[in-house]
Amino acid sequence: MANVAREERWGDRTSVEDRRDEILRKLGLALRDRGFAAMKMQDIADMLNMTKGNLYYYFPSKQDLLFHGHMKCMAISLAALADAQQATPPYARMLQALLRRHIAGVLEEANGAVLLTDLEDLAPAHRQEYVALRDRFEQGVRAILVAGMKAGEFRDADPSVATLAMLGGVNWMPKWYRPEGRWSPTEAADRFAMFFLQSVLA
Amino acid sequence: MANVAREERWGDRTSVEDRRDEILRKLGLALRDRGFAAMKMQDIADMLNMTKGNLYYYFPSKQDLLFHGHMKCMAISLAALADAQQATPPYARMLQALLRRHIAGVLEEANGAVLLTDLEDLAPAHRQEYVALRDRFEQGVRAILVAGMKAGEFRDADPSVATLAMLGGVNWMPKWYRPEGRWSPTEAADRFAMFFLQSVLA
DNA sequence: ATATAATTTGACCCAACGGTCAAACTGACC
DNA sequence: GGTCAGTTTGACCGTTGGGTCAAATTATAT
Repeated sequence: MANVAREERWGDRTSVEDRRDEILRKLGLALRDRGFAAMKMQDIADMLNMTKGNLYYYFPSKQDLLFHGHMKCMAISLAALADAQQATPPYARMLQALLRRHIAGVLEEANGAVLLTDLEDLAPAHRQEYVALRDRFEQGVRAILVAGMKAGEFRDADPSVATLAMLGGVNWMPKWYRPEGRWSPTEAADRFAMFFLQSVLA
Repeated sequence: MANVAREERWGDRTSVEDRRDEILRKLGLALRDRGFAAMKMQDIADMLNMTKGNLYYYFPSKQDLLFHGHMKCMAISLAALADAQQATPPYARMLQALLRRHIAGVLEEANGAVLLTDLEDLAPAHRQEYVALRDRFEQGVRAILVAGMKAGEFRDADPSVATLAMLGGVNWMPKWYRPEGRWSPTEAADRFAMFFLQSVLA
């Protein structure tokens, strides 16, 4: 009985890193439904069939847990940005690909739900580090928009407004998105990336 | 000294209702920077130069406070929707006017910040009531979009996607908007309403 | 087998926070 | 100046939940 439960909750993963990832995934899952502050360490532990004390073996604090959740999600978006920046025009294709991966990253594995969390819940140092990355991502998107406008691919609009509007719409998605709903993560990513793209097309 | 402080914090308002509104406004202001769960009743009281006990004289609980904040914000948006529904085409004008007032409502007086709050923080009955209104608003926006598409004013797009994308972008605004920034609330409302409108124009 | 390291447990601590309340204060009206 | 309703105070309570830790258990290496 003990080994059955163990098998079920562990699968065949072994390394500490993998375990951390699994915890982060469950955190995202939980964050879909409840705010971070409302989320108790005990809840997260329960969800993973582990004890609270054991959870603290993997993450030193609740804030740290949140921070790593943020970073995991951000890494996906930044990787997508890096790829987009290496691609060649048309900018429409670049933007669409970037948005698709960004949205999918936000929705997939539920990690994106941490976006909704107030940055104030992070330790100052962590917040600073995260915000820096977030700004870099936004800058990257804005740069593509500007380039696309100059190239005449995109309609003229205030790049700040366009960036904030689009990325805001994406950031809000975890709030209403349910994986069991009508769209799979990639399907939703496709549809919304397309919509956002067309919303700036000339 | 006592009367000076009193004068400063009261101004010339007298009725309980006014005091409640003021509390709600400050709550919104505070919610701009911190999550609701992270927001302590003591903080809100401090911000209003009142004691925690006194705060409970006006609102029976923290949840109730949040609920009324939500409702106040929603009332503005619903009023804008009602007006829009009574207006006559072109739909572009209807949508733009609706979005302008909706956005302004969300940004003005800071009440919109409650949008970021997880609905889970509301008592179930309150949540139900709020969600019903929220759905009505979304339906209204979608209906205008659909009508505008049929009339050929708006480009063809999935109305659900368009609605979620636009309103999501609006809902996210309180997260980054700062009244001391480059846009006044109405200015931001103008710019973003225009952007969203053009993003669906045929 | 056995020693050693990695992991897990659950009882425990304690500060923080939502909420209560009796008593005090204020001002208006007679 | 008395009285009464409306308002404010601040001390107080109970629970909740983040975090700790020594001891127990389980893997790994020899």
